[in-house]
Amino acid sequence: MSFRDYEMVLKSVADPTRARILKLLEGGEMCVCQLIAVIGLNQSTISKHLFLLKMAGLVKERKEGKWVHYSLDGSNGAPYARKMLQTLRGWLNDDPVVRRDREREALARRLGPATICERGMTLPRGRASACCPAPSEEAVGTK
Amino acid sequence: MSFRDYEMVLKSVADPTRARILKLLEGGEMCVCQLIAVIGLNQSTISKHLFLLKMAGLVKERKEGKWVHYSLDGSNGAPYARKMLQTLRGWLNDDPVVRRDREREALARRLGPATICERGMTLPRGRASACCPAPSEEAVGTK
DNA sequence: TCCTCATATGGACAATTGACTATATGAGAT
DNA sequence: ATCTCATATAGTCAATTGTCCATATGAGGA
Repeated sequence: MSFRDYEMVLKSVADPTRARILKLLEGGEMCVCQLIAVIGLNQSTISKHLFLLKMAGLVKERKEGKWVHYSLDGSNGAPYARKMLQTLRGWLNDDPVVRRDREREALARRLGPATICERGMTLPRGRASACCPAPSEEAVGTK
Repeated sequence: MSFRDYEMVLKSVADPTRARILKLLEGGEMCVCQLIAVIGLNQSTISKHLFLLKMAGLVKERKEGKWVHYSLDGSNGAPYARKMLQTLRGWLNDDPVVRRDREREALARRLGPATICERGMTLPRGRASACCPAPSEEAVGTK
């Protein structure tokens, strides 16, 4: 619990993609496929980021059937992680990227893992906001 | 004041060398030559780290004669920096590297910039602890 | 058992980073 | 004005990092 842990935690949170993942998980646990759909990066990329976050004690996983759900950890054994998660909650909330992610997060949560996986881990095109005229099918390369 | 600043601040503090510099500055402002002497890395390396720390709003400089003194900043305009400096104060205090730096810091402060620069920005060899039989001259490559 | 599919892991590659050497800058002293 | 010396900047290079493509793993359902 010193420089090694410090570096792992801080380098983990310092990366923008990993910070986005953490901000998403503030809303509660998410399946890997949901994270992929929201962030829009390659599956293996997300998987590797999750691995690093787990190593740093920032997230934990829960396996359920063929899905793996990740959530924020920050258990007592990892003081740096704990503190950074707490701090991060108050940060970046008005950042445009985080806001956009939040909209897509809401959509991803509504759809659930099953639907998202059927869609090849993408989200429907339309606006994530407001009500719900069942978004029409228009897959898109979010690359 | 969003992802850009966030990334600058967090990547700055995440680097071990820069963290060491910040921990040293917790003891009060230091001249660049003192930092070089304590850390033991190349002059230009330290200079660049200080530049990054300054950009992130973590440190500020004060020029006095031919020396430049750096100190912790964390002014109000830089909330991320401010918070991280505050947090860092409680961290790493029992890390062996930081402890060793602290001993050398004490020595560097006692000697002062003038003496250290005369010595080519190195510290005398001996133990940094205890009293003071005027350390005998034994320059050494701390590389 | 075998197939499917969600996730993890291995490998490659470009971009970033941190260290060093060499040189530029700019304030004090001569 | 010139010289000195503390610090900053430019340039180079190896190491690390983030991404992708390809493949392995391993649980559920057939």
